[in-house]
Amino acid sequence: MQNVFAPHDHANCTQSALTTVERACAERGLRLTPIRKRTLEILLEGHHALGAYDVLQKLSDDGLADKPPMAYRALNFLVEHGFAHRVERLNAYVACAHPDADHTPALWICSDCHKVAETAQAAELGQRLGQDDGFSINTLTIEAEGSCQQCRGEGSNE
Amino acid sequence: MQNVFAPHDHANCTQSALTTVERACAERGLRLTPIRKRTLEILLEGHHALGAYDVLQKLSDDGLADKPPMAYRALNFLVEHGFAHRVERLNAYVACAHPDADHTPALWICSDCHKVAETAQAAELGQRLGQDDGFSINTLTIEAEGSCQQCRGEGSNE
DNA sequence: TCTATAAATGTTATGTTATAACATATCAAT
DNA sequence: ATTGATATGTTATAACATAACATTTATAGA
Repeated sequence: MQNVFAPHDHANCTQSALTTVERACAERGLRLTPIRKRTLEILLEGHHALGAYDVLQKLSDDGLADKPPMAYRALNFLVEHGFAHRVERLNAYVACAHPDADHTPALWICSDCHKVAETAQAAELGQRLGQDDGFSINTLTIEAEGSCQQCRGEGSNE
Repeated sequence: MQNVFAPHDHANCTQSALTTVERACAERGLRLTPIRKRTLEILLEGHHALGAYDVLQKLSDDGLADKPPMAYRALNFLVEHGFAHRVERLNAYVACAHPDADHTPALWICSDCHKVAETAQAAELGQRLGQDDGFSINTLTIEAEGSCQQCRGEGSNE
């Protein structure tokens, strides 16, 4: 787990994710248009999951988009290419913590600080679970809600 | 996996689930009211996930309920007590395949026949995933979307 | 049996999340 | 420049979910 719950240099964390995504887009011929890039930046502002309408509000503040489909398209683009994840339990979206790797993430939702972390080792595990029964997995969702170490240790963590 | 994808005696499957739930309610002092019981029966009709409004339509056909909160309350009751599961990826609900055991299910959603199966061995696995990082799990969601053996073998499976 | 109180249901209204469908604009390759 | 693909702009509505409050029903204790 890149421990997003713990204190860290978030400016660096944001910048490196952004750079990685920019490079990935260049390599794969994807267009990181202003709406898409800003949407990613918005998600990167914190390690919190944001609803599509939260994102839309911010895009609207910036004069970039003001109707639901615009936000959903940008979010879907990011999710499709692994630059963000959809949190099914929250109907919300979170920036990917390591957008360079092809991965099936497990998401860790702290119900105290509301940050969302991710781990990457989930895929093989799903395969193991399903293979006995001949189920062929296309996509796997693993999401845990609970409390992070920081929130249990301290009073809270934001 | 109680393999709900494979052909099976569904009348028996339904009846035994219903009986188990009735007994569990009696034991735990829960009231399986007409709306709740009918909601469970509706979910048990097939191994498909139904949206709250699908359930509501059927309850309405039976003259039992005709407004969204009624369906949601019945579904929430069933989910709370482990008699049904919410499928987060589908915003839908499925009857529990073995409502007697306390379990964290993994759900298997076949995108061909749309049936949803479940396995029960998911909890420990989540604990293992999280423990390295000190994350304390309250609830765990594991859902796989893919294709079941039956659908891959035959043309389709319903 | 009455009654209080808790649980469940009934009802209105609205909030929240998401997409279909179609028009227009921009990009990128020839 | 033309064209075809991609992205954005726009309207309208579909789909999912709950807050808040009124009424009814069940149940346990006096």
